[in-house]
Amino acid sequence: MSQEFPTVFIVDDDASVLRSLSRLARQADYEPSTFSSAEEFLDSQTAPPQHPACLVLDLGMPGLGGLELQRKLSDSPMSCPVIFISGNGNIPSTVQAMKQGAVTFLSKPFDQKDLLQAIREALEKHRQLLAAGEQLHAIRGRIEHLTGREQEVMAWVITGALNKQIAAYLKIAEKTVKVHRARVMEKMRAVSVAELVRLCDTAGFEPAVA
Amino acid sequence: MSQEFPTVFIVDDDASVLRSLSRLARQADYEPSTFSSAEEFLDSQTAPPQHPACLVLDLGMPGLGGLELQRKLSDSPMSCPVIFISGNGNIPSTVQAMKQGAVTFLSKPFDQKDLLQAIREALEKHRQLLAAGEQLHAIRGRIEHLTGREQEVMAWVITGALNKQIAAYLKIAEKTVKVHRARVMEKMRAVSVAELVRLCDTAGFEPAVA
DNA sequence: TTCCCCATGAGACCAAAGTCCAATAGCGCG
DNA sequence: CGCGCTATTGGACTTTGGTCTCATGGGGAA
Repeated sequence: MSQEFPTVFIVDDDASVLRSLSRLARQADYEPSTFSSAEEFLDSQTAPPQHPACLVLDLGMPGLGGLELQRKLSDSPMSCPVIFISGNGNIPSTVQAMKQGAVTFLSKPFDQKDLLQAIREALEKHRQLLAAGEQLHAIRGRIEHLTGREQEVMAWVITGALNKQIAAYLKIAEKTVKVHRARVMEKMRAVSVAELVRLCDTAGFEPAVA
Repeated sequence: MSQEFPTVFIVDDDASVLRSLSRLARQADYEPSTFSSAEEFLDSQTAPPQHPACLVLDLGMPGLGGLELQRKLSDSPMSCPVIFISGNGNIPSTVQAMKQGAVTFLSKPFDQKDLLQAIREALEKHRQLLAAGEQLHAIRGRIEHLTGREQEVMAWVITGALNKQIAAYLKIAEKTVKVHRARVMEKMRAVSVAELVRLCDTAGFEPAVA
C-alpha cells in the first residue's frame, strides 16, 4: 500500500497556481495532492502521513491563513514539513513562519528550481522525522506493554538504583524486584542496563517520581 | 569579574543607530557594546562570551555583511544569539538569517518594544546555551583526565559489554578491566552505569570502534 | 466458576561486579 | 638513576544481579 512517489500537498486558493504547481510536482516524480483552502486540507488529514510528504502552503488565503494552518499542524507531532509561498509576503510573516519550523519561504514569482530544491529538502527532513518517529513508536509500544509495576521498577533501574534500594522504595522484597526487572529487560528487548537507559531516554520515559 | 548586566553587542555601520540602540539598551539595564563593522566586532571577540549576551546585527553593511558574520559566528560553538535589524531587508535574506539560527529579524523602523522583547528572548536562549555548555565542558574535562586505556574501557562499558567481553576485545585479563572500570567510575564521578551512559551521551562521547 | 494475568515471594545456585591488598614492568622526567 | 604514572595481573572475599523452579492470592474475563 505504500506509494511509489512522495506526496506533495499543495494548498492555495488560486486554482491556476494549484494546476501549475501540480504539474511541476508530477514532472519531478512527486504525487501532487491539491487543496484550495486550509480547511479543506485539514479535513482530509485524518492521520499524519506515513510516507514521505511535504506541504507547499500559500501564506494569504481567505479563511484560515497559512500561518494558522502551520501552527495547527505543528501541534500534532510528525506532521509534514511546510514550504511557504506567498504573493504578498512580508518580513514579520516570514519570521513567524520560520520560527514555526518552515523549511523555507518563497515569494511569488519564484524560480521553479528553488521550489524543487525546497521540496527535496523538506522530503529529506520528513524521512528523518518518520524514521525517528517509527523508532519512537516501537519503543513506546514496548513500554506500554509493561505492567504498571514493571514501569515503576524500570523507572528506578534507569536511575541506577540497586535492587535492594528499589525494593525499599516500593516496599517489596528484593526478590520481587528481580522478577519485575527480568520481565522489563525481556519486554524492552534490552540486553544491558546501558541499552535500557538509551531506550528510555530516546522515548522520553521519565520516572514519575513518587 | 562577572558583569552585572548582560551584554548587548550592537553592530551597525550607522553611528546614529549605534547611539540610539546603545541608549535603549542601557535604559533596559543592559551593557551595550557597539561596533561599526563586522570586522571590528570579530576582532574584538577573542573568545565566546562567558556571561549572557546577544548580538544586534545590521544586515547590510559595507565589507563583511550581517549574514556572513552570523555564519562565521555559528561555526564556533556557544556564540551568542543574533537579532537582525535591517533597513532594506528582503525575504530571502530573512529566510537565510532564520535558517542560520537568528532569534528574529526586524525591519527598520521597528518598535522598541519588539527589539527589547527579542533581546530578552535571545538572552534567555544564551543563558541556556551557557548552562549546557558549562555542563558539557565539565564532563569533557573529566573524560580528558581518563587515560587512553580507561577511555577504551569506558567506551565498551557504555555499550553494555560485560567485563569478560571487554577483556576479550582488549586482549587483557578481566581483572585488569575491573581496575580500569573502577577508575573510570571514580574519575567520571558516576555511581552507576546508568549515570555513566548519560554522561557520555550528553558529552557526545562515542566509542571509536576498533 | 474457572482460567489467566499480575504481583508477590522463597530456595537454590551461578555469574558478574566491586573491594581489599599486593606485585611486576615499561616509560618519561628530573 | 630513582620517582611517579600507567598498565598489567593475581588472590581472596563480598555484594549484586540473574536464572530456575515453585507457590500463593487477587482480580478480571470468558
